[in-house]
Amino acid sequence: MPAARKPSPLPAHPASLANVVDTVDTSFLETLMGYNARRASLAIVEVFMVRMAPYGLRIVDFSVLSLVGRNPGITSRQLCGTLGVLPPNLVGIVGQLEKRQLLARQPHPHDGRATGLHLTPQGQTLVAHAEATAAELELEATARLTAAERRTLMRLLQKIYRPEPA
Amino acid sequence: MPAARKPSPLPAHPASLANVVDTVDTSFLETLMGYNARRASLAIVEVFMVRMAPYGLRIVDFSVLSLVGRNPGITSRQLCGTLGVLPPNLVGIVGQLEKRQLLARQPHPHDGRATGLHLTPQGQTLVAHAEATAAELELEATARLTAAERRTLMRLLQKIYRPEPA
DNA sequence: TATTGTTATACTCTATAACTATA
DNA sequence: TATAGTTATAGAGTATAACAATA
Repeated sequence: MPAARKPSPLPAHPASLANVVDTVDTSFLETLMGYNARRASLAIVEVFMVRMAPYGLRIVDFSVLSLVGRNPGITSRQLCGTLGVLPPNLVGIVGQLEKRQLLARQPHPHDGRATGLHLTPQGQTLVAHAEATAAELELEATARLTAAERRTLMRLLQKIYRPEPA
Repeated sequence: MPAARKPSPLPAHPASLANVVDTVDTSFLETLMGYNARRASLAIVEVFMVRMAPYGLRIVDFSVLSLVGRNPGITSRQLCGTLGVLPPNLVGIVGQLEKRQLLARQPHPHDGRATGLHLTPQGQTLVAHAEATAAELELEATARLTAAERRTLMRLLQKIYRPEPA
């Protein structure tokens, strides 16, 4: 059966009657973009968590390491702004990764308040493998999509969350 | 600038150098479907929460009321299965909605262990307004999409999270 | 005066164990 | 024995307030 476009009509049964539900009708919720986006997001996130577990990385850990790898010297504030994590909550995340010797802090060249973050050699190795796994996992989690559909989906999703392009 | 398809190459700078990041490069994360789906989902959810606040409904409350409205007599277990909420966590949700007299419990006709849930007249009125608001909000949150793009996006998202159709 | 990084803490959400009543 | 609903509780994630050091 293809995706229902229209929700079922509201049931005519009075609320006082004792009804039994055979199969749950979710057709209305399925007309909502938020419902579909959330369900799809959770489905991918689930696969992501499983595949990152062997590296001992949660999604936020992966995101931090990947961003530090591609932005050597990035500050905690910049990470917070990019990932939507509040500063007090990033402290522990960075602290753990530092304790695992995956990243290191270095004094910021121009700003004595800030600290620049860099990957250690171990961090570089780990993030390279983790990013390769993430790229593989992409295809796995969207296995029912063609390459063209994948590109289309990516573009439409970005149209939702990205600010109006200049 | 259009959506970047390819991530930037890894920086050549050694990790021991003190670098400064001007603008954060997120191009790799943006190649990941999970990242895009999560960002888009959060963007919509944010609007959803704001627009549901006047009704005193969180997203899960809205989902429960909408499902009960379209599935009179639905049980807690069925709600849990549909929404991915664990039974102990649904107790408080249903309890609050019952206390607000938006829904009522009735004995299940065939199963003495179960309880059928029904909307009260107040619940029916509230959910009708909330669903109308949700439908409006859909267009608001996806304002940069055409109607055709919205249908395409919906279909592709469902292709990700829905089990293989029979 | 504003900002970076931090501590302490509170609140919400999610998860687990165990109980009761019924099937 | 298994299931529906419930209680109590633990854990993760997310939020606010306040502080020291630096701009």
